[in-house]
Amino acid sequence: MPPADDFDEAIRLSLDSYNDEKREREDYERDLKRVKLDSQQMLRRGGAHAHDHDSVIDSSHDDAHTAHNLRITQPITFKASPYSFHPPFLSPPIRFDLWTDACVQCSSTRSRIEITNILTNYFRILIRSDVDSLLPSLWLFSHQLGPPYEPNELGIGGHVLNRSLKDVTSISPSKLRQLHHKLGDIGDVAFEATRNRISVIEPKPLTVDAVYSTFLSISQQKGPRSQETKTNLVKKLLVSAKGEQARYLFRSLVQNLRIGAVRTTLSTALARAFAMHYHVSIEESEMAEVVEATGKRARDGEHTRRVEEKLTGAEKVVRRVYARHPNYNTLVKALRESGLDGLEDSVPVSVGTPVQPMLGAITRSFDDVLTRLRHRPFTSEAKLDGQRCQLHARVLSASDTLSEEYVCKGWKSSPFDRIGEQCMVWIRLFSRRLEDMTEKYPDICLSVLEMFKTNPSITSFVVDAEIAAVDDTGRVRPFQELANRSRKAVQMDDVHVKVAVYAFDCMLYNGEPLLDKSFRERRQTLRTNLAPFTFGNCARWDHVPSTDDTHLDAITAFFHQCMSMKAEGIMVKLLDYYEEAEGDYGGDHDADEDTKKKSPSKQKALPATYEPDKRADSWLKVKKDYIAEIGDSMDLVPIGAWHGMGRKNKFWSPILLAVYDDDEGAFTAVCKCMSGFSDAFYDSLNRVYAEDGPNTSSTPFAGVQVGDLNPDIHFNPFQVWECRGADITQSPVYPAAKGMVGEKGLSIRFPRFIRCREDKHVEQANTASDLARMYQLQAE
DNA sequence: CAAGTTGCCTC
DNA sequence: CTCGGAG
DNA sequence: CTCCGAGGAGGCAACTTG
Repeated sequence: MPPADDFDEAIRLSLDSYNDEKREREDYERDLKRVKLDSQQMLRRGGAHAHDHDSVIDSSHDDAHTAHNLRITQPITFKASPYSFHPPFLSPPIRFDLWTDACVQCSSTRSRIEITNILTNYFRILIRSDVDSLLPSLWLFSHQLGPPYEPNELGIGGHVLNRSLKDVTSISPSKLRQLHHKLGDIGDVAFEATRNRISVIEPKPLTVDAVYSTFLSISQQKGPRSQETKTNLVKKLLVSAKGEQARYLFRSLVQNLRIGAVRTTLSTALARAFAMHYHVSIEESEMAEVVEATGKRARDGEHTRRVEEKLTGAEKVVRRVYARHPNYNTLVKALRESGLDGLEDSVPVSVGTPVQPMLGAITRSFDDVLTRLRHRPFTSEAKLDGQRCQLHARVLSASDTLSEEYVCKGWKSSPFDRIGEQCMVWIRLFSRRLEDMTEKYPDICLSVLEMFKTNPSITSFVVDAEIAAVDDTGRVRPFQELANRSRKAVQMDDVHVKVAVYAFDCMLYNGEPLLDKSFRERRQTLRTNLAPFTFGNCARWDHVPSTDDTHLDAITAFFHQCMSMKAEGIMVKLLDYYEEAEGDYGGDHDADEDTKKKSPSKQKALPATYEPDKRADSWLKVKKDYIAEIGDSMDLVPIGAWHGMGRKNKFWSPILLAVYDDDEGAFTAVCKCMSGFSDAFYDSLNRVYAEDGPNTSSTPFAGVQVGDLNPDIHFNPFQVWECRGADITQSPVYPAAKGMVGEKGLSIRFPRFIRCREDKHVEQANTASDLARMYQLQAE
């Protein structure tokens, strides 16, 4: 029991907040009623739909109706180059319409430079006026509410958004569906449905921070009736947002802003904004020298050049730091406190924060591999078909003082004795997109614990690995089996799909970051300190199979060996930093004759360091299905399609494809395809399969079996398309070859269009039995 | 309480 | 994961 | 060469609905 006056104070406070909430709710309900009334009147006048769709996208800016209502400040043009833009001071809190303006302006151009400028200048205004709104803005731009390894999903989609639109604007669901088809973007629907809303009393303008907070609140709703609560929160926002604000609010809610800027551009803009803020000033004395040497006229150009140089430098630093520690919370905090100086040290690679994984560049032939890495020492590793995993582990001793929060987020072992001291091991596993998947793999956590127990010299590590499903004899199983694992709160007893860890890189060992070491050194650290082992119920710890032989026959032999162990292909990795001297052809390769002619004597210097988030040329990905001679293609028949969304909203996309079932003379759906088509081909499809032409229908053509799929339009099956895929999968939805291999149908992984086979008739397409045979073949 | 739907994540 | 478009 | 955004199959988890 608290003392009396504290108690009174507590009562008073809770009453206050109760009254606040009540008032807020009443405000909201009044606004909602008014808005509904407005939109009903508008509908009666036919206002919302009088505009044809071509005018919808582009009219936003010059349309007098949209701009004035929720805006008090004059529109600001952000796109000027940072050195000619002077950020105005706006009184905090920064309003949502400013954020929306930035989105609108980004969407109005395709120039990457302009988009970067717009975001840079937007950030500069915030740094100057309301730096607390910087992080919320960043999160909204980045389609996230926080770092990816923390749980903060919105958990809403088209359903909640459509219901909110229906409730707030009173437009019928069928009308909304129609708009959605026509516009191909839920945000554009929200724009259309709210653009002409006229309110007698303006609702209070939204602030960036309020929108972000509401998003957070949406993400935290859980349990029964949570969808309803979420809908109400969205409605509350929608009442105060119309036109462009509603458009970007909704796009934000489906995490698809389409402003031509995501991660890289955001980091760049952030860097440039802070660089401008902190040290844009080029010393006058510096410039005086320029004037003396080259005259007054050259001064401005030179000044600009020097500023640009500083900005580019800042960009590099921030992008590098972000790739190694991808968390805007930490990054922005450091930038606010000490700017760009010492950023690398204040935001370091750390155990517990995943680094962006390094990626491999696609390579389409072995010759290509040799051309790029010729004469350089490299290794080839099996590219197993599993799941990428970044393991973070460190020992916690009694003397460690760690925040409760930090420890709770990882897997914590029970105490054990080590060099006469009680300690525990703390572990976290991250996926390729940096999601926390520690709970999915308790068996791997046990393996890691075992390593710490048996090797007392280990104190911490960060390791890159592939997790694959394995059978009892240790052979790798297909990806589909790995996918059957449960994901949440898995106990050791619940593990039904055995896995093994195939480590291939080590980014940190015993507190020392190794990213800037060569791959050979990193691999050595991995091999000598974290050796393969099998123990009890632990997942087997292994190193990925590899060969260092760089001869063409050795690589191809290794590739085929990898194929036989069901790998997707190989990863070829440079081992050491290597700078080729001018004209140095070095040793000799068997298969070099062609490539030698093509490539000049000078080759680009390549680093063998760990380059987070870069599709660096020092890692080359070679997969079976990239190589035309090895991968197999199929001839399929287009039987239907959907209305494309976004950029493809004037095209048919995706397109439903079928195999020919020779037994029944039928076409059965096997997969959808949306990749590999050029815009020109899409255009031709609009003619061949015109909506009201002879080759389309709203019901399936005779002999076409679509299963439970429901395409917007059905095609007359008369064409044959060559398509490629990585492999065949068992399918719970597609009817193709159903019953020929187990209960399920079959489908195709990573389907893409290659070309139209004008020379083939539909009877010559691949058949259901072809498909079944191919499936058997790949499963041995 | 079981079945169906959708979100979000892997590749 | 795939691909094409565009700067 | 780099960045973006169209969207593919599939499977678990969590919610709503019957």
